[in-house]
Amino acid sequence: MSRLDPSLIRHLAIFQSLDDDALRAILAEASPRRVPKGTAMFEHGAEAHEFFLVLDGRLKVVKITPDGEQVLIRFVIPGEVCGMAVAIGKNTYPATALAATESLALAWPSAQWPKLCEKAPALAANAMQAFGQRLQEAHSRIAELSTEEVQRRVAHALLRLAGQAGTKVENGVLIDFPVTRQDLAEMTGTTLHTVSRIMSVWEASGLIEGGRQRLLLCDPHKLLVAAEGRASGD
Amino acid sequence: MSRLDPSLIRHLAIFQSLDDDALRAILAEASPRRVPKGTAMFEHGAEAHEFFLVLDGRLKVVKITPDGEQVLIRFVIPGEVCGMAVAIGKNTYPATALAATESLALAWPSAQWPKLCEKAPALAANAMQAFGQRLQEAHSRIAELSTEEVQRRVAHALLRLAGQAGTKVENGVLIDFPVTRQDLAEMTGTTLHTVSRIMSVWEASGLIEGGRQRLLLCDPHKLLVAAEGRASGD
DNA sequence: TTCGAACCTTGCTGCAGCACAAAGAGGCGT
DNA sequence: ACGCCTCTTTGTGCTGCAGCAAGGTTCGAA
Repeated sequence: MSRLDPSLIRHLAIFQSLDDDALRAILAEASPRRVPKGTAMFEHGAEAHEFFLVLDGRLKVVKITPDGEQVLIRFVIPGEVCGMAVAIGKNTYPATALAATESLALAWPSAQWPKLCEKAPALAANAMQAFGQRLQEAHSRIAELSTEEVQRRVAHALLRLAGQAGTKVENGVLIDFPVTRQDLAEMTGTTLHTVSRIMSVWEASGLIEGGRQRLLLCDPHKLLVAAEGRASGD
Repeated sequence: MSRLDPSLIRHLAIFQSLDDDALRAILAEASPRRVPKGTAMFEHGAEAHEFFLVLDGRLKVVKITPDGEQVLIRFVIPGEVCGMAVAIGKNTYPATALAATESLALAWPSAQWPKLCEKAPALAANAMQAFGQRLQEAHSRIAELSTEEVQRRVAHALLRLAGQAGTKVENGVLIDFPVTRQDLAEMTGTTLHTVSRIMSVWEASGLIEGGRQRLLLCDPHKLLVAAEGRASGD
């Protein structure tokens, strides 16, 4: 059995205030998991036998509506947990997690969650904070979907992505994993066509760059302003 | 100082698995709070000195967008906690809570939260479940806002309200606190006008009843079906 | 190198739902 | 009991966005 080192996870938000003993105990129950690009780590409705911590890569969490439409809930970045159905008292996963790029994660049996929390109460508190943040974010999205126009929503989605998962490079912020127009459409409640149109305009005005599977926001602030003050560059 | 009795709160979800000693300790720190109709229990952005448990009445949680529009996040019903900024690591309230009807609540100093959790670990677990549920619900709303038409969203909002806060009466489910068209509009991301129009049609078809400040869903199932299969009765 | 599969772009058309406007109805305070 | 005020109803044009359709581009596999 592979020994994993506490230093691997000590700095992560969810494990703040835990001592090395606790970390070791936690790691002892974990099994590493490789998720090839495009495959699911867990699926909507399946029994939630495990919960996960992403170490590397990007996961796309999608929910499928009763009429078959997909909605992109969020991207999971390294250091975040997901699939925590057990923590919220469910025994099936409420959504599907797909690897946007090849990803690496740790998996724990769901049954371990209460035990780990008992051993390390700070874990519960940290998890609650994480949930709280997600809840805030969800509420923000609800507010956006309710009141804002499409292009502003797309701008916000891009900025949020950049903030969470972007890398700062010399000429802007880079999102260097595959985010398709379809993904953006699913995040903002619109269609791929409309997203494409909007982004073409922005690309023409030099606000963003690169089309294919990576994306460069040249000037995040300007992007937001452009979105506020209507479509094109005026 | 008023002695509050554990039986008052023992049955509530958030206090499940707590013994009477714990409940008494918790109650010892609580102060009752009356909130007259229309006034705020706490406000967006204010310092979160307290968190609350609603005992009676209904609270409306609203978020105000940067451009001044209101979005109705949820109604709080008796037995639910709110204003738990402290639990998610914030020191200001992320939204405003208004009394939809005269309400009664218990208030605790925010600083008590970690202490109470320490004394009664189940409290943390229960709170997390509550957060999880809200998160699920928020995601459902995001999915609805993203993919469904207005009337279906309104129907869903009504059904959700009925499920959470309705009373079953002989001829349907009654929502007996003031829910204005404006509220529904703010819940579904549309305008008061559109809601009014939609509900007029439903009222004409006998699916709902009562306009003013209470609402009777005559046949919840039919309502949903009607919303699925397009506007009018066909 | 060629083929195929995703993925992206873009013009056109129609319609759902928003803005604006103005009047009607029930509740509450005095 | 009266009148004010808030909530609601309903009509009419306009517009942002989705749906459709057709063509282009990039990447990966054979």
